[in-house]
Amino acid sequence: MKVSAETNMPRNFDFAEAEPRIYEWWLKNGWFKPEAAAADAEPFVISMPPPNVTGSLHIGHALFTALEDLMIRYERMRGKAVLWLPGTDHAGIATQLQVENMLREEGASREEVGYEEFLHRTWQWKEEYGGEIISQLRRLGASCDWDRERFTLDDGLSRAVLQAFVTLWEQGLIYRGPRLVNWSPGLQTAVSDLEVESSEEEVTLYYFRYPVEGGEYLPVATTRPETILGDTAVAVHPADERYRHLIGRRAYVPILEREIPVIADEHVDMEFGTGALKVTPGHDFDDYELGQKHGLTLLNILNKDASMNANAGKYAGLDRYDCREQLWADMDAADLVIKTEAYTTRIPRSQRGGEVVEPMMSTQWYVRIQPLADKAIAAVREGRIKIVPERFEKIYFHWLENIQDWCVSRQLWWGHRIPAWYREKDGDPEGEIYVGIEAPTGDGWMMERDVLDTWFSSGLWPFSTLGWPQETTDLERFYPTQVMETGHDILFFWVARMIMMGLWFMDEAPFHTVYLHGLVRAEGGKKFSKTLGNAIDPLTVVDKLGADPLRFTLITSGTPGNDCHLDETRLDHSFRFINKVWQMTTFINMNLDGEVELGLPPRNDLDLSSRWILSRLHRLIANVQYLFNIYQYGEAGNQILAFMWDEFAPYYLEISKQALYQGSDAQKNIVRRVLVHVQDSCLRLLHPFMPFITEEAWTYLPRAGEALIMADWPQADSGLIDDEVEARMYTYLELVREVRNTRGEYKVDPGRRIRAIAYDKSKTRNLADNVEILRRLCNVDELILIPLNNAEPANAAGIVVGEITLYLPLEGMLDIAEECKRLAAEEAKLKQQLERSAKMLANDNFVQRARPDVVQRERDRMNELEAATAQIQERITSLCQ
RNA sequence: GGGCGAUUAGCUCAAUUGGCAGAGCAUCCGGUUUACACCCGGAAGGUUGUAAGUUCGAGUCUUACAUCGCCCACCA
Repeated sequence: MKVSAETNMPRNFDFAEAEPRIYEWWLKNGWFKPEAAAADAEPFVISMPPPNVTGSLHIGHALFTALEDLMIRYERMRGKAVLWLPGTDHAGIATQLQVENMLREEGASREEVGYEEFLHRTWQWKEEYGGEIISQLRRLGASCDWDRERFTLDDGLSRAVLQAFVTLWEQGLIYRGPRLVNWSPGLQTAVSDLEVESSEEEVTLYYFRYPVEGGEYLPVATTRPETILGDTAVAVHPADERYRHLIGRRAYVPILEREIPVIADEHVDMEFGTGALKVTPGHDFDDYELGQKHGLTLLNILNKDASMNANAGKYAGLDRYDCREQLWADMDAADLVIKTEAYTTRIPRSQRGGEVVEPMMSTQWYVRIQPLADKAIAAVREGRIKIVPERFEKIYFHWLENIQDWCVSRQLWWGHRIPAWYREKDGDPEGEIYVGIEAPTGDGWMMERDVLDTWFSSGLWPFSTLGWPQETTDLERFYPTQVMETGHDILFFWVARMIMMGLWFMDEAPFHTVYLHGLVRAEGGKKFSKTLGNAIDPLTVVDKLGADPLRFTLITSGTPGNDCHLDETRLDHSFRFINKVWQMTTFINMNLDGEVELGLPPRNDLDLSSRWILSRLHRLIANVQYLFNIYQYGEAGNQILAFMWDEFAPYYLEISKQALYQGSDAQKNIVRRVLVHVQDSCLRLLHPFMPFITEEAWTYLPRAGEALIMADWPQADSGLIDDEVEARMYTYLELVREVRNTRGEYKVDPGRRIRAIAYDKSKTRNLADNVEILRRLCNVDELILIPLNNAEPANAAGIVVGEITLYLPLEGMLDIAEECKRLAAEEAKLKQQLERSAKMLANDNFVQRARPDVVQRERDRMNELEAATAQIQERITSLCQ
């Protein structure tokens, strides 16, 4: 088929103009939708990790967009029915905090505006900022099916959440009850274990004396003196000689004088602190266990805002930290204080607010998680789900095997309200509980005010977004999805939950592969943060350089699972690569001159350099395919770049000028077809990395399809891969490098054309047929082949590569002494390499045990080195002695 | 206390089943060669954290150690 390309290609790629235009064009043609593929095409589905609705795009979003869009575009080009389903997450706590902050700035508060108005304001906020992140994703080129966009709080997904909750309830997997939870006093809600982050901090360890019946004292240490007020026992080790006599006696809570027992338990570490432990079951997870074991009273001394309650006696109403100070002063006055010392321990803080959380009794809703976890463990264990990189499987197992029941209720306003109703019974206002999708009939029912943990709804994401619990055609066709691509930081929060929920409700794993990327960090491994001012804003980069360089840099900067340190100089480099791709296309485009036959010319018509570039290209395609199969996208991108920039552009494009400018029509034709084939293949390979430039450049090549986004992914043709051709070409290129070097050393004007005289010892390799390589690459205008090496010219610099010797006559410029020095250096270099090869080949173990192809390669290398050494020695003999 | 990752050129990072350690940036030298100065040609730069081991051969596999980072865990 003969095709012509667009002409008048612009000198530069105007990304600011082109990117939005191309994006709209793709969108308008429906190419982002799975329906664009053949009706019977195999589906490929990725559920986008829904960004927080209030968030603005940061570099992490850009990374997942780049990676997922790469996978999506690759599979689309492979002809699959591709669905990348986008959406946003209502992000309970995060969003509520933002809106509360906004209200605070207005001088109002959540309580003041009231429940209804607060939700109204939050929805407004969502409408205003929720769209922003979506449009920012579009700027990056995300080829999502926007018609299927979802939001975790929209009607369909809310329905899915209710259904899931009610089903779990009916299966007896949800219970409600008082438990010690991590309480966030500022947010006034329970948070799950995962939402608590602890880090080492400098605190004070307070030593004091616990009065014991009989006038004795038990020394005790604590980091939280205010919890003394909630003590319901003091514990010592049963074998502790120091305190054994006190076991069973009464102790008196300092200041409050409340009576509590002295108990014995092996849990107490005799070595630590004083060897005696105060027990506060109401505000410490360890002590809670201990309290259960010993039947201790459980006393709550805190209000929901972490001020002291009535159980704190005269301290009631004080903030927890004020109380700590006050109580300690009072104890000091009562002569109960021993000492204080600096101490480092882990302080639990809320992941969101950063405030210190308090273990506190509270009635919450829980999911009995073990049955779900068992299925999730089995799915990975049996290989139905693979995690990339594999090492995260171990982390995944460890977490699931030690999992605690999931506290799913949050005392927030923004979220899915738990579908439970209470009615008074026997004086208990919550004596009767009803759980169901619809409100119960009858009078006196009050709906639960708590909402569900955000991750409860995100756990359903892979199927709720496809219509579940309704049996939609989308659900039928697109569940399970294929790859879940997300950050390793939410492996537990999200990935594990999706796996559990998917297996539980759909009876099938939600995806077969989990690809985990690392965190993007600033130079020096520092975390990006606005306060440090070192954040790279993806939108600023897009404004300045376009989306393509950002995407290419993010993908080629890291390896799966590892954090990557983003280096801004790489962004510039990617930008320049994009220009390079454009310029290469420009060159080909301007040399087309009308119609071009698509497809490669017959192999017999191809000269060495053409065979070489095709061999290199198809080797590249095979490598890229291999790397894609093992999710090594970064390496694939780098190899494509290296091929184009270091092989195709500097060598083949240059050599092709000989045919294009001076060749016959037939020669021009052949070269054009090769150029078009190689560049076309490269643009296809690059499209998933840099969709905009490649799509635009592609229109300037002769092509069969309408759009690159829908074009076929290249297939490696092993028939074109030719080791012999590559080796020959490599020799010539080595010669080129040596000629350039020598010219440089003798300060020959780079533009000056020179003659060369060659002696080619090998009969099969014909340098003369490939003189255009030397002509174009190192300005050797005329090549004279001599039949015997002893016909060497005087006043010439000698260059030896393998079996070829090349003389550059440098009339008048040659300094014999210099030349001899140069030759001696060359000889030394060769000798060193030769010794290495000889040593290896002299080793019988190597020859016998190494892979045959490795041995053969070494033999070939040694033969070349020997030939070269012989020739250079001849040259030294004749010139220098 | 357990587990994981990292350690490679001055800096940021690669290196596909073990087979001559590579890029970008920075440095040095030379270039307005009709696609590209957003470029081209050349150079320099390394005992792959340390010490052993396995192997014909180790950046890659094993063990120990060091430094940094992360995750998990109930020492007040």
